[in-house]
Amino acid sequence: METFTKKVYEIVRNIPIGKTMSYKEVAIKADNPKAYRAVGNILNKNYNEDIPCHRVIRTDGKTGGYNRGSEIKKIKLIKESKILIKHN
DNA sequence: TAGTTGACCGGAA
DNA sequence: ATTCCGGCCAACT
Repeated sequence: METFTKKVYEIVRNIPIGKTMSYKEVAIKADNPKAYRAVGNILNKNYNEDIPCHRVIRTDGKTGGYNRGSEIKKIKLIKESKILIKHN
């Protein structure tokens, strides 16, 4: 709980395995529901190994960008999780 | 300091 | 269903 960016890192880092969160969801958890734009930008410029950005997907259920298009098979795992979000 | 950018979202055509 | 447009925020130049 320091800055919006800091929260985003913590939240994304706290995403459990086998689950995913949309950029907007993360923004909401960061107390800035309207900053979903910034969330994507922050993760993009500050991609840390400790942060599973691949678990963060678009609200539409798409993987988004992750590694600029290098999604890898992890989408397979996400594929299942993204359904949960829609159900949720 | 101000302007541009981007891994976005929602609504409208 | 797909495509286009406007709007919001933080970081970058």
